[in-house]
Amino acid sequence: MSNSDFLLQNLNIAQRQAVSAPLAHTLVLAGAGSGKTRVLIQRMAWLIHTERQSPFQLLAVTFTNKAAKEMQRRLQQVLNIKPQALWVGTFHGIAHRLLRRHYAQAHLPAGFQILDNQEQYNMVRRVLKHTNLDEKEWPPRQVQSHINQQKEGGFYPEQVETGNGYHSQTLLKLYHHYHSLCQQSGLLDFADLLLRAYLLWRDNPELLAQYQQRFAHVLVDEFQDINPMQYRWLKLLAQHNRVFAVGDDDQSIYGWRGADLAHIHRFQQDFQPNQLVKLEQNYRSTGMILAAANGLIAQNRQRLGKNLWTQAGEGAPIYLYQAYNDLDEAGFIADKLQACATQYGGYQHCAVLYRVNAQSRVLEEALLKRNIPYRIYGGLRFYERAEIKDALAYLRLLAHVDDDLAYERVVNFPPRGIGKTTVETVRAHARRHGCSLWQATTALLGNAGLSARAGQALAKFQQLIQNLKQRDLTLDELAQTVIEQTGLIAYYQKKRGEKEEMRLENLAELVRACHQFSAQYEEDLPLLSAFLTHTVLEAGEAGQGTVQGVQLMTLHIAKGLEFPLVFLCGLEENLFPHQLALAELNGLEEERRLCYVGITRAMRQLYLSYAQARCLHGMESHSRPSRFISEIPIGVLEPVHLSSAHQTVYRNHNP
DNA sequence: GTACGACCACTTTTT
DNA sequence: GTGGTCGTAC
Repeated sequence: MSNSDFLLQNLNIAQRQAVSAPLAHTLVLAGAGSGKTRVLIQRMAWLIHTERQSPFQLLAVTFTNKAAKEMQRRLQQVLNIKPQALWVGTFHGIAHRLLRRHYAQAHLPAGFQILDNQEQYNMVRRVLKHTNLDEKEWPPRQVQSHINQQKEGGFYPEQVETGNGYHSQTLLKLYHHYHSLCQQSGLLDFADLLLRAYLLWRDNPELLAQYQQRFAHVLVDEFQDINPMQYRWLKLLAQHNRVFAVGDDDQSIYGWRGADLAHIHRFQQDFQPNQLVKLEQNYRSTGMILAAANGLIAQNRQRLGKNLWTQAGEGAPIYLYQAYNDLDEAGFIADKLQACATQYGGYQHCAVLYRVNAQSRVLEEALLKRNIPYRIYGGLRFYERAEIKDALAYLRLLAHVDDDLAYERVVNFPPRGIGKTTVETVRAHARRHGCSLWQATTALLGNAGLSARAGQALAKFQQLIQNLKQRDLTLDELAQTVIEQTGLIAYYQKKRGEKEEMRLENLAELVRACHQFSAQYEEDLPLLSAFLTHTVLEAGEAGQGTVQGVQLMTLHIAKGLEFPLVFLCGLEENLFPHQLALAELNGLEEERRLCYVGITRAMRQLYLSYAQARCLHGMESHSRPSRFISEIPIGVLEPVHLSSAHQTVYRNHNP
């Protein structure tokens, strides 16, 4: 058997066509459960083994770290190459790698750090305070998303074309201010990573040529999620090389954060792909489930057109439960789970999916009452916890003292007698002289512009940071020293509550994480800087790791996963489709795709449910069944009728 | 510096 | 119903 045959074995015709496509731009439309990742991996193997391309010539881009890791794992399995040898990563991860390598050409300080969402938000609020604007009138979230939109469109403040209106002028002023603060502190937000990496190439043609030559093949996963800047970056890189793009227009559910379906269409125009391959054979779900999914998604107008089919049987119908209220719905789901989870391989193979996180509470209570183990996804992740952020802020200050955000966070935490007035004096000085808070501190301490007590406290803080900076320690020793010397540990020990115990435990975990990180670290970037980047760019999953139970999550989180038994609940107008989404352009179609994603998660059995009444925002509200229910073909859905005795139980529960 | 009560707003979330 | 922010009182 030749090399090529081996690689095409066990693939269907469409999959083979994709894997063995000629060396040219290729677009693969891969339906849910159609073996998308497999095709990507096999394609890379094909390029290396059959087309004799060097692994170094491949660049594989994903959107999430999870997808990138999975790809690396499977590549290692199939190709038996060290994962480090391959450029596989997220758009942001790769952009970051480029910027670190060529920081000077990108006009960045060597030790630049990255802001996560939360910190970007804090930065925006700081800017609003500086400019004396009211948060009510200028909601930080909106300002933040405006800034991100500008960056995604490729505009730094200097390039923004603004109207004469007060509103747009103010937004521009805020953006300017935000941008200069970030520059001063050596901070990049997520959108910056992409924009800077793009500008780096655009403005340095020799460098671009080098990378264009190197990456003869670029493979992109989840192409439907690409945002404008990512697309431009890709287009710049791929002028002469080949792009193998894989995606599913029907699973585009991130429009609200800049992803634009139009890029799939633009790809067809700009790149003129040699082949358009559709993977429509589904290996995951029953015929009934696919019929529901196909019927629903057929209602969308903006489609490239795809129809999933399966060789598996029809399977059971999809059951629809009309609940009296949200408690009834949760009770029904919990009862069903208790009765038949074993049939589907146990609780951990069952999932309950919902539109908004708020729906999880009632479900959680119902499961708790029956002692059914469960795991809720979403919520605070490890590196986002307050105590971890505090410790990291100290570390960031050690890496780069001019980091104003880090300074503000810890200057008086734990409390050390540096009050609002003192900090305000420092801020005012910094603003006046256009310097960082740290520099302002040094200046103020030199010229005695502070009260004796304030000066002492501030000097002590400066001493603390300087002492820590001078230590020559390993990363985990440094972390340990920081949480001890800064008083973080003492602060929580003093309180002695259950929460504080947890926080102390988390801080200890941080030290362990530092240890682990240094052990596997191989690159040339300074260790501390690399670790700090890691905490932002590859922040791990939310805790509660070991629980093996029913999986509760939003539809967005469920994308890419599959479960034998799925409950999709809260199918009510204004909840799903969500009221706020309906107000947006193309909002309904995106909601419908979200529903499509939900349905196609189910392998063997799917339950849909809705409640006639539910508590939302603390108020009981009545609602009509979602339009999506009526868009599912007749003959696929079967209503669930419970004995009246059973229903009474829930009715009496919530008068 | 902290503790408590009033007030408000409120999709989705990865990088 | 919850969680975050702000002002006030100790």
